[in-house]
Amino acid sequence: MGLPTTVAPALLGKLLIRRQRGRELRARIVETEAYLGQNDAAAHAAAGLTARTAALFGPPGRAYIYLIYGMHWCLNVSTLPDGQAGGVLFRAAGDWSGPGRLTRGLDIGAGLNGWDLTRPGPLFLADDGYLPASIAVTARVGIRKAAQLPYRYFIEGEAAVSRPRGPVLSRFHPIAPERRGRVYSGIPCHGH
DNA sequence: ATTACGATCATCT
DNA sequence: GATGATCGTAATC
Repeated sequence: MGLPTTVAPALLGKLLIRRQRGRELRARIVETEAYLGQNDAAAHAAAGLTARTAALFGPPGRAYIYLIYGMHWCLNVSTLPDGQAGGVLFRAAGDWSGPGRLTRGLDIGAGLNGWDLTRPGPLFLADDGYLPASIAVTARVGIRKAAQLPYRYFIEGEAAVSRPRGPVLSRFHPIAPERRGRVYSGIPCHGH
């Protein structure tokens, strides 16, 4: 668990695994966005606790899934302790560019809202040790409020990163866990 | 290359 | 009744 702005880049390179009757799909996360609670007008949680956003205010590591524009499901994971709102939007993974195509490809809908993504099940996160070479930071896309905040992260060179990409505001190179010391900033992922 | 628009509906005011 | 954390297509530069 941790701040959305810390967890969002930490999730890049991790796997989203979807298990359903007899098949397993896995997609490497290549693009994420951070959404805070208060002080972030673009966040659904900014308006306070409602029935829709309850998962964002719940325990960390839970799926927050909502319908946008009447046709696309968007997948997020809550990252802050119970009672505090904050999440990370999965914008692209595997070959699926864009949050709507991602959920369509993995057959994710409202039925998985609130699901614990940190333990193996129908939908969960996993870490196979992959380390992105270079992560770029840009402004978030598709929003009107607080659109200038540098809360979008993607793995450079990945074709599935959604458009428009916008100017890269900064970039960094992740450090391997064994060289990072004891500080771990991501939410728990199932190891391999 | 960039900009505009319509589809479609759960949620909230 | 208005509003989207989108996407594909079409029009225009």
